[in-house]
Amino acid sequence: MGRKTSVGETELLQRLGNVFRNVGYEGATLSMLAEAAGLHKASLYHRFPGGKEQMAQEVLQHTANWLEANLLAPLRCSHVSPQDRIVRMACLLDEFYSGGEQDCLLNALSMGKRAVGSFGPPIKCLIDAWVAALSSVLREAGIDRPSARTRAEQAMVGLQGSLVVSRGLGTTRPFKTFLKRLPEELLQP
Amino acid sequence: MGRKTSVGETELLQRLGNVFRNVGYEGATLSMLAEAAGLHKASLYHRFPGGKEQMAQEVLQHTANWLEANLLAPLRCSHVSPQDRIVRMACLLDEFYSGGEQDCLLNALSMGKRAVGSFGPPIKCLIDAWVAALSSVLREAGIDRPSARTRAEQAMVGLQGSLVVSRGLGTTRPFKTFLKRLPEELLQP
DNA sequence: GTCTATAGGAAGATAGAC
DNA sequence: GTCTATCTTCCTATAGAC
Repeated sequence: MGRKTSVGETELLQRLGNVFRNVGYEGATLSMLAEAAGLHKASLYHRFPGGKEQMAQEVLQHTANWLEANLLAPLRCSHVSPQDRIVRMACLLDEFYSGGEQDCLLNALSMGKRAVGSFGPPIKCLIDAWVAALSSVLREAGIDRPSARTRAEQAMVGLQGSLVVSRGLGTTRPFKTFLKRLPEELLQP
Repeated sequence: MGRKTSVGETELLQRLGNVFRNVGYEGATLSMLAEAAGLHKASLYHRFPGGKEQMAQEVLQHTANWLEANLLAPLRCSHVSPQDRIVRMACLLDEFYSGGEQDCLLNALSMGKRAVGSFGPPIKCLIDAWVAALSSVLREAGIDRPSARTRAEQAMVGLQGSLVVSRGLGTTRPFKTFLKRLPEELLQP
């Protein structure tokens, strides 16, 4: 079957990312990745000479870029109230994780043999950036520095945990509950 | 190299479980499992004719049994105050997850192709049992039924999330923070 | 840049001696 | 019950035509 319709860089990385998110790094085979990309294996190697590891690295980088542009930058938008920015973030998270049905790439890629060496640094970098941006908003809202940092980290904990429990229970309710409570948990006096 | 020293049932399942916890189901190879078990591959197949999937299933069942006996049963021990039982649970969790350095089997096995069909039901069962037991203690402490259930579920969220974030950041601090705050979060008025 | 075809190796699983 | 040796299948990766 021909798959001549070449696909854009962004779309390609998103499709590969979905595979890694759903089955993890080791669980993702080149056949699955090629299928998802709408390309054949050899074509993937043309774009990613480094093979599966390079694919995961670029997916991770692309996700970090998306996060910075679509989540973190709006979080710093100072002409909107901190409250509104946080509510806005919750909406974007809901969309990004498909209402809790999609797993998190960070969780998926932080397990396995190459997790620590290859994916560890970019993953840590991404979490740190997120926590820093969120913490900054909370300080704008009048929360002291240590509390802001702790709460931002707890938001990451709630996000990751609610996704894990949602998958484990087979319902998105934990994720939905987390999102609903997020603003008040962060901004409580 | 000879590995004649046969190992007990419990010890064997614990060793296999550690492999699955650290690298997930797809990431765990029979070579790794055999190495961890102190046996050769063919010997593992003698004990587990169903192969890797049966190993994971039995590890899951064994973990559920351990959880029931060592965490859930003490949680129901009515001659100890609810507060003390929850503090006790936090101590046991700290030990079970090696202070946050060990990942959770549930998270590890709930990702991948066979996750939903094979491991999904026992995983859901295990989480449900945990939430039910914890919820029950909270009701004893005077918390109404809906709140008790929600808080118990949030404890699971915090547990899973703090383990994910701890691994992602390369520090056990999120897990430690979670354990420290667990009792007051659960028992707040 | 994408394809067909295939090399090379590792993974899961089995046979049969001891 | 454990071992050595082997089978088959699948996966990663490459070669080369178009």
